[in-house]
Amino acid sequence: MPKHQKQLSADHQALVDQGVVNAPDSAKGRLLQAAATLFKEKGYERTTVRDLGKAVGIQSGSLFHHYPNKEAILRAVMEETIILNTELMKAALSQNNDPAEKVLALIRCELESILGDTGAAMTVLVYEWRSLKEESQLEILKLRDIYENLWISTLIEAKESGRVVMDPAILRRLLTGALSWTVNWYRQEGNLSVEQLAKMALTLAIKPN
Amino acid sequence: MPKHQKQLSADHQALVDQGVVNAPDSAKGRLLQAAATLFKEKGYERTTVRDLGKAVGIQSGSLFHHYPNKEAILRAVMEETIILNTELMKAALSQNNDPAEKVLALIRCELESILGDTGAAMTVLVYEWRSLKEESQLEILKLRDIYENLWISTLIEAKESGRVVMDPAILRRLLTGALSWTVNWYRQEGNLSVEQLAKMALTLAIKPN
DNA sequence: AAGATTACCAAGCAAGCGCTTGGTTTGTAA
DNA sequence: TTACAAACCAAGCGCTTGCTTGGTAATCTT
Repeated sequence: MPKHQKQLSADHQALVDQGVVNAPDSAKGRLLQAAATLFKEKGYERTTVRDLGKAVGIQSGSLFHHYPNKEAILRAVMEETIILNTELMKAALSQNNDPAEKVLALIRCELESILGDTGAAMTVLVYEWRSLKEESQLEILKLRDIYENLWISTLIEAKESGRVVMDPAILRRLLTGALSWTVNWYRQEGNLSVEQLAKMALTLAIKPN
Repeated sequence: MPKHQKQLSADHQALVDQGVVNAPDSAKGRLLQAAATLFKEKGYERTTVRDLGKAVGIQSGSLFHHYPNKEAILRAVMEETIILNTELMKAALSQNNDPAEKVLALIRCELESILGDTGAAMTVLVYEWRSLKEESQLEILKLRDIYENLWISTLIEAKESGRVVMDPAILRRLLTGALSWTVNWYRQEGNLSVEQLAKMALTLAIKPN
């Protein structure tokens, strides 16, 4: 048990123990983190396997011992982040009962994913979709469907309780755009906290009580 | 004056006459339209100059008679679409006086840009920013600032009239994301009109009166 | 300690990339 | 008709790309 390593959340650690995602301090985990950062900064296409190798301190050819090809690295980045964030959302939902509170929990959760440690991977998930071959897209889509169902069912609840007016499917899509776009302008070091931003986003979606 | 050509809006035609943008039926104009379509579908990096040549029916090398390099084509796509849409927004604003109506006019205008004929170019403007070299980014940024100022000043007006609660800068950013994301899900052939969608987006931003 | 497996390096190949070159065709105007 | 420039073609150059290969070092298992 290494000492100087960043503490994982309980949910994250559980996924590592189950072998569903790679530990962030493993060889593969560090590769995926580096890949996510590079893919976000320069885009998937502009990032070469030589860039990736250099980022983790190995030769470019050695990457293909871990993954069969470059696209598989992109796919792994996406898969891991969506699996992780689905778990985090489930956990956040289970801690709230009021429909409006649940919506806020989802917004907060998604913002923290986008603006926090997994932000690079989340950005890649949103912006590099086209670079996946169709087969991979279908696989990731299955995972996204699970994630989106959490959103939709929560928004339906909120609508039934009268706090939401708009059609849940359309509201979710508008929110998806509004939240994912924050990666292009929000800066942690500014004087707007993620929590404040989450509450502002909530006012877009929910009627004042 | 060719006969069988799609009629341009008066604002668009004026820009062509001034030489600010290329006529859509000129050689350069058709190249830019094809480039926008390909860049949107496959991404800038995955689109080769051979793809571009084939799309307009010339050899790839002949492209460089019109533009000095591939990046200049991307830049031209972005410049033309933002200049055009800035004009369209100005025209839309001049036809409305009520602050809430002005906000709706901007939303409608942006949605029509994103979902209509210039949609490919607008998408490229949003998603291919990283592929511009820094010098080009700064040039385009000047044009974007003009465009964004129309939005911000209109939202400030709306806030002063009491119809908007949120900080205009943040509201604009959330709206930018929500509206630009529509390109990923909205389909014209569905049973939701752009006008309906615009009104829904308006309810996100504006308090019921 | 022995053996097996995993992780890696050094070198380089085949293909595709943006772009250049030298020359030919097409359009325009006197 | 002639002159000239703009538009284009055919060919290919130099470079970078993702990936492969054959071998070596490190790590794990028993």
